[in-house]
Amino acid sequence: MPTTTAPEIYDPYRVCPSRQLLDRIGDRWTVLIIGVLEDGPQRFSQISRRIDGISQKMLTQTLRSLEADGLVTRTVFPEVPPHVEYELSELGRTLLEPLAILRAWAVDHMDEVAAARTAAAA
Amino acid sequence: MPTTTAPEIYDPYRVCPSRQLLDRIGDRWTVLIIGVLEDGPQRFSQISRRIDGISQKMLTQTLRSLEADGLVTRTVFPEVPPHVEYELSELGRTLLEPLAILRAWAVDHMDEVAAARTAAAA
DNA sequence: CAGGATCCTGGCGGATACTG
DNA sequence: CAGTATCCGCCAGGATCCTG
Repeated sequence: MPTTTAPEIYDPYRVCPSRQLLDRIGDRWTVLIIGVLEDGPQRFSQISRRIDGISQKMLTQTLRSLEADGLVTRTVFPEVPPHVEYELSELGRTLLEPLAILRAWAVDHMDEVAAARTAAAA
Repeated sequence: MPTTTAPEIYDPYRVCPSRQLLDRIGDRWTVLIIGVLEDGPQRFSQISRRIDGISQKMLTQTLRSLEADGLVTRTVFPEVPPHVEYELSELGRTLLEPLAILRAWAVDHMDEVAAARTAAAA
């Protein structure tokens, strides 16, 4: 292909890293888990109990992803019965403020969204 | 039920409005579309051409949702052939900054995430 | 207690064809 | 041009059972 310089094409998978971030935080559980871990290190079962409706599978899976992304650290205490703690990494904590800002937007504007929604339904 | 005061249970569907927001922006297309509309009003086919890989179905569906949420306005010009323009509403524009902050986080930190990921893969 | 392994289903989203 | 309608594959994610 010659340099047709097609200017502003946004491929969702090649577009900026933000797509990957949105994939991360867009799923149902990531942000909830980060929210729980904001209170400090937590054990698997603690997190599980504090997030209503999450399955072990999803908790495990999401924690593994968060760990792989370097956002959460996993510490195993060599005890029996097993004792594992999850904690926000330094990198993970840098994400707290952007999320707080997003949450603030939601709190500030979701009533307008709700109003628009019911108006649209009419 | 007596007041057992179960303290910190996060139900993803009843938890703060942020869950709804995350559902919105978590899908594949919403943020891309908002990004395109950031440049001003656009026609259906313009948006379509600027977002690689989106189907008419998803473009229509996402635009309808954005419209129902009051984030985007839809203007039909009574012409033939049809001419429809989509534009960010005032409410929609208030979302730009939070998204920009998120994008900034991604740009600043996604290389660390990528590094953590490849390290985890090893 | 922390999770691995399996099975199974809903619905997200793509492809295609048709219309005002 | 800007959609609607329909069919369908795929896999995220829940339920369940099992183990170190």
